[in-house]
Amino acid sequence: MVDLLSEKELRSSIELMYFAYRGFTSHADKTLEQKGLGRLHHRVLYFIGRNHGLTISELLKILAISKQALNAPLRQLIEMKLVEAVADNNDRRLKRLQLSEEGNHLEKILTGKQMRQIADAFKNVENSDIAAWRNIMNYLSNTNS
Amino acid sequence: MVDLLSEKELRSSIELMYFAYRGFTSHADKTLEQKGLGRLHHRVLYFIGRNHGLTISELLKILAISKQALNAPLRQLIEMKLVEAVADNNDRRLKRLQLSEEGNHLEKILTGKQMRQIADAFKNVENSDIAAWRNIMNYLSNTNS
DNA sequence: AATAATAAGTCAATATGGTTGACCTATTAT
DNA sequence: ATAATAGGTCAACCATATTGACTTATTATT
Repeated sequence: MVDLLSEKELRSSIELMYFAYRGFTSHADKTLEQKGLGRLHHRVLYFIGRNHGLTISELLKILAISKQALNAPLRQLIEMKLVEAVADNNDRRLKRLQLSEEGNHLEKILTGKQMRQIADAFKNVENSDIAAWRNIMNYLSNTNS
Repeated sequence: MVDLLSEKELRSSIELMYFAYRGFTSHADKTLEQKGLGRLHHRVLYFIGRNHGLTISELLKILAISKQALNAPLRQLIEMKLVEAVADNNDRRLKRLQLSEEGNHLEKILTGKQMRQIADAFKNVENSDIAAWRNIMNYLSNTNS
């Protein structure tokens, strides 16, 4: 029986993280490049799409970047009419962010590539394996500390 | 039964990739920062450690960056006596890279943190789940196209 | 009504991690 | 002698991030 916690096995797992992430982002990166956009634009589109009406500071918390780092890309997305910012009705200091129809369309293209990659990987394995993958990834997500 | 290939499930998997990778790199980043080094230094140390005696161009191929991007960090590591470059005996144009004792030590500290993260995640699941995780990650690694 | 707090926007300076292009040396192969 | 290969380096550029300092608009507090 193979020791799955040996240094060799753990090192190969580290490499899998590195190469899988690289493979995972490379497709969308190409589409973004054609539009003159970067990965951060994608993440912004993604999280706004996922959570319509979220505020700037909520978005900052999710992305874990400074507001200065967000400022330029977000402004650009708004200028390109991919994202709309609407003042909250109750508290007009808050800006509620949402995707325009066009923004929604682009986000679907970008995320669609990644969804297809994941779906392809999932197609080849059992449902229980998918649950196992998710379980481990979830564990790794919570080691930000 | 849950449809594991639904848009919602695939989107949550995309987020797992993003957050897991972030959690995975954050620990080592802190140690690197204290030494005035970056993630690329770590990757260089890692791949030299993994493959003692590999050449510059082999390293470039693995990292998939330009030689100009590698130049400064590698020179720095050599100046810090963490990495040694020795001309190949048969073809003295080739430089064989290897870690010094000190470089090996630092690499073990950096990678050790990531190994512990992975080991912790693996400890909580069955061996078959680890194999499943590895299988899926391996599939995602090969979608660089 | 005055003041403090909050949400957001923006300028500047700086750092890291990349890119491409151009050109160099040393060594080996033809 | 010449061409090819491996590597090194300068310069200009770009993306993505940081911290600090400051502004405006709006809401909450006293």
